[in-house]
Amino acid sequence: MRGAPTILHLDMDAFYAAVEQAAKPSLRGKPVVVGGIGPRGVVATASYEARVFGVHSAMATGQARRMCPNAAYLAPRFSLYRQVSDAVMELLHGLSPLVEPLSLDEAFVDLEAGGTSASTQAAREVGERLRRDIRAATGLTGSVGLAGSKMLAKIASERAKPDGLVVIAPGTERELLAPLTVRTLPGVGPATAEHLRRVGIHAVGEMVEAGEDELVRLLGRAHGTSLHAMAQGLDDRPVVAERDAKSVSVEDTFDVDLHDRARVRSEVARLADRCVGRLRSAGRSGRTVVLKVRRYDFSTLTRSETLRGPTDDPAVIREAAARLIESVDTTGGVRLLGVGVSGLADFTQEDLFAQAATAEEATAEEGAEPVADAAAEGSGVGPVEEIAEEAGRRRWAPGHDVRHAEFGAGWVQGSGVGRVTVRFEQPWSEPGRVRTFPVDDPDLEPAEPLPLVRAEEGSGGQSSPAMRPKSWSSPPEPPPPDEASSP
DNA sequence: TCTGGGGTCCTAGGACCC
DNA sequence: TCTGGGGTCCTAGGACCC
Repeated sequence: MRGAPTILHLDMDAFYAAVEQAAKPSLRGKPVVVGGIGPRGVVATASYEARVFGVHSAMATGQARRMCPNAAYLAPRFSLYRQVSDAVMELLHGLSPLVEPLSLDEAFVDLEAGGTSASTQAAREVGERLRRDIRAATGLTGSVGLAGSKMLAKIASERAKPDGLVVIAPGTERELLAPLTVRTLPGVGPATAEHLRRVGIHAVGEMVEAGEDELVRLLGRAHGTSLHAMAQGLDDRPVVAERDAKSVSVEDTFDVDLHDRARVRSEVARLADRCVGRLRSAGRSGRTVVLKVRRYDFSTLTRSETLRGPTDDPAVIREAAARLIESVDTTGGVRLLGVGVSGLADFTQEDLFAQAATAEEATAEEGAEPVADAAAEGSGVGPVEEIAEEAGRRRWAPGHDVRHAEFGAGWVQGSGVGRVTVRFEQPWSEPGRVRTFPVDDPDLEPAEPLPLVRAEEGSGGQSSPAMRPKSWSSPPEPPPPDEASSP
């Protein structure tokens, strides 16, 4: 705990939906829902206008549609959100070297480590300036919490929402927490809350009264002790920058349950390749392969296998996943399949072999070659082809940007029965008009997202450089070769 | 039209070792 | 002729978070 509120928590307001509204003038002030738009999708973010109808994140999209049929339902565009997020994170790094991102739209900042003086006044000024800078650079609003610990900074930003700033003065934590529901504390989810409810504990203050021993008995050692401390406002967790990922995984929920065993096997192979693609692009390798299966009845199980050493070889990981699926009964149908890798390292077993072989080569010439061949075999092209194919299927996903030879930049409002409906507008334009085209109209093609804040012409406009990545700084005509354009 | 996708951390049992 | 005690690794599952 600190004597001054120098831990800052930033939480962008309805982030994905707000980015879409910034990009699409016709959606401003209207209900917008971003999330899975398929039959089994869930809501990732609802704009405040949609929340009025009871729509919230993690709700089934189907249910959201019933509650709010007039909202715009958009598939998420993570690469765009990441670009906006990068611009925001850059502003945070301007405040302190100690920035801990929690997701694309949330982060802790240790202001003390950045040299802000340890006073409420100084912290408040930094927070308000940050909010202005975020708005100038991105056009979006974020809420800021300031307190002497992570937990309270986060509670403060929650209370500040939307578009506000709240300071919790050190010393007031206990009284502030006591009347709040136990769900306020980080780490108390539905299951823990139910455990506590059954013994008559509803408020944070009642957790303190129950005592540490009782909480440990109820919730286990680690959880019990940490929650007993949190309930009193005691939280010494430091802000930690840059943590290396400990696992990488990919999963797919199918629109319709899979029954065909051969199809299950081929999907597992696809997922293994996609997982390796992610692993490799992170420059990592892993030792434990994990297969996840969710059955028709939503029961979920995992099977794992630990290899002798870390690998990023698609064939090795595909084969491990294939062995694992053979031990799972899938009669009745499969709703979801996933493949993950943990036990990550920055090198592979093959590297070690190669290293050993090279060392050996230096003294004797035999031995190195077969190992080198085996390593080269791993560099298959499978994942790349699949990514391109996937992009092709989603060419006219709702919400995605397009360009028409005659009408210019717009976005897909909807598609179906051989037609695609496009609204022609840009982030800085008036709300635009809608036109409909055949899905195979040669004049229409997918396009890169436009910047939310227009770079000013001439006089060296001052929008953040992070908001103008290479693909935006000049007219985006030639798409980068690795992006999907028409086949 | 019930329930995504990507993570983290903890627990508990069995194997194995000293 | 009734049992030890840890420590570590692996596996499986569960809770939680955004």
